[in-house]
Amino acid sequence: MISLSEQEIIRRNSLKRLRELGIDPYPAAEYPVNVLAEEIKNNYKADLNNYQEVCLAGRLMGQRIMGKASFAELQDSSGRIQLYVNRDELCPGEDKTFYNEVFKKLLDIGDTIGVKGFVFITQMGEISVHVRELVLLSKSLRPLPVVKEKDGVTYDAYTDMEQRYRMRYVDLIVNPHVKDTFVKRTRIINTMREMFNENGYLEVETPILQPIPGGAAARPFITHHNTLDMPLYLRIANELYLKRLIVGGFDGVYEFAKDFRNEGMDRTHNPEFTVMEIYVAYKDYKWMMEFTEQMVERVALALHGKTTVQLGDKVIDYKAPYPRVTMYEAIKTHTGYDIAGKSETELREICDKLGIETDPSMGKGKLIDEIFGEKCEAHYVQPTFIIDYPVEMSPLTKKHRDNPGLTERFELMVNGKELANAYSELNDPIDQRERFEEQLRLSEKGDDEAMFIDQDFLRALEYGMPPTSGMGIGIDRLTMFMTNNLSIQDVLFFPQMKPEPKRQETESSTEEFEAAGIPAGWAEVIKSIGYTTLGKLKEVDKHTKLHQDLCGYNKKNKLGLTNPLPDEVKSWIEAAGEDRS
RNA sequence: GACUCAGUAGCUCAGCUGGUAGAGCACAUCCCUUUUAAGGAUGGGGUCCUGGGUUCGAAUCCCAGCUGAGUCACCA
Repeated sequence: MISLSEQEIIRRNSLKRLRELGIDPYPAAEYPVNVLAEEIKNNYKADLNNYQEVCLAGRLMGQRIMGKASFAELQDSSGRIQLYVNRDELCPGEDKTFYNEVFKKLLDIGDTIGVKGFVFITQMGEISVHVRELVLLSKSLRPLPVVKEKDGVTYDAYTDMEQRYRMRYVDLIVNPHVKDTFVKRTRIINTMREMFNENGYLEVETPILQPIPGGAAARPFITHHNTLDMPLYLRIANELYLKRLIVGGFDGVYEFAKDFRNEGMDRTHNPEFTVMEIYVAYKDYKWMMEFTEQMVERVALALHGKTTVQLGDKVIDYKAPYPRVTMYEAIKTHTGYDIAGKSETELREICDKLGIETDPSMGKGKLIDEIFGEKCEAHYVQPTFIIDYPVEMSPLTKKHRDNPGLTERFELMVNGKELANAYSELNDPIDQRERFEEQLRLSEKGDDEAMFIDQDFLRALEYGMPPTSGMGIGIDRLTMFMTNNLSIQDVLFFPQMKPEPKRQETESSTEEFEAAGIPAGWAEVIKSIGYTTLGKLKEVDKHTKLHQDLCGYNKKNKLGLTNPLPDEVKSWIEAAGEDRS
């Protein structure tokens, strides 16, 4: 048995009592809800006398019991509304049990109830539901954290991050702003989907289990397919599959995809995360920049009705268009070095001068990436496109039309972080093969993140892929930016956590104690005072102390058991030590 | 992976230089009987994260571990 807190025991007793009264605490029938709390509060007008036949359901979140009349708080999916409950209306006859016992005593905060009645305004001026009929729809057996709030000040807020993430359902019940974040997250996705569909692009699904984890540079999760007896990887990206579909003749395809990367976890990284990738044929990265800024602006408008969004202590303005800054310009602006045409050795020297650590496995691309990451990234708080990345760090990107050392790539930077990443896609199969081989060389040099070679993808390119631009955007990060959350865990319902430590170690059952000759009643007592297993019991040195503890517990808790003799206790300890297996 | 901080009642937290474990809310009983986080009174509730150590005595001091948060590193 798991030991229950006092409040849990009281609730279980209430449950039992409800059943005795003939009330099903978990009824099956549909409950005919016809309105939400928020709707009433927004639209009720006393002079219109509307909402006179309402039926709503939700969680009981507070009771102010005053005697023959009470007030309560009902919380449904839209918010809270006050209930007015009157004894003689709930119980019109002589029998006042339903009000006096069921409503006042057997209902608890957290129970799901349904009410029918009419809307009115109390003397205190609050829109409330005058309850004519009340039913229990689901009994709650655990006490909720009670959060109170007045004039925007929250009291006793439920703030323990570990518990909030582990028990998101509780978090969602008591912290309304959490729910709001997730509603906004879905609205972001819907807004994007709407825009893509308006453009005639096709939403598709591609494999999550991949034989070769391609399309990005990251350590994958690996699993095993039993029937095929082969390893499979959870995708780190879906890029190569979406491009195959462009080869297949679709003009535009997109996917909201869960990707998986077996790397560190922190405030901005979760092992599984959501990315939207879109590929459009006959477009280039310049077109994609316009498309992206319009999309982001549209998302901001859909969420906030304006383009400015608070983020920490900053205000980000998502109004399009965004500045285009080449990577070389960015580095020149923020370090003073012009790195155009510099060799690997020269770049390494520049890194040294800038105080950036390097190691021999780093190629040109990685070195430039380091300089940008260390010295430039953080400066781009307002949305900015960083464009024209060096070819070494962009193995899937078409070479720049004017400068073969660069690629046609952009990243959208917001608040000093990468939000989106896009290219004119590399569709020259021979160039692509060479780039993969270069990655392979990097990997042999020690870069464990260089890309794998996907032969089938190369074959697809050899059939010919139209010129295409593709873009990927981190949905979690976008949601963080758009909802003013600084941690990815706040925009994921169920962020990855370490397993919860086992709270209850294995206990010997009462039967096992009985087998050792200990009466069941005393076995419970012995377990209650900490000797939860026979193994622990046999370690007891002084049987006289145990004897006293047992008798003391019996007395204190008024169990009414007949106290054992000290020698009996001694024999129990000895019996516990015998091996009966 | 390194460092810093934290873990005490269902929730939020106090607990000093080591000496009987505290408050508010929640819960229970009673009183009141149209209230707005909190009407009044009384009461119950604890593996002080775990395991060692020091000590006559540890929530408190020391060591190790677990979990979480933060900073950095690694990494998109």
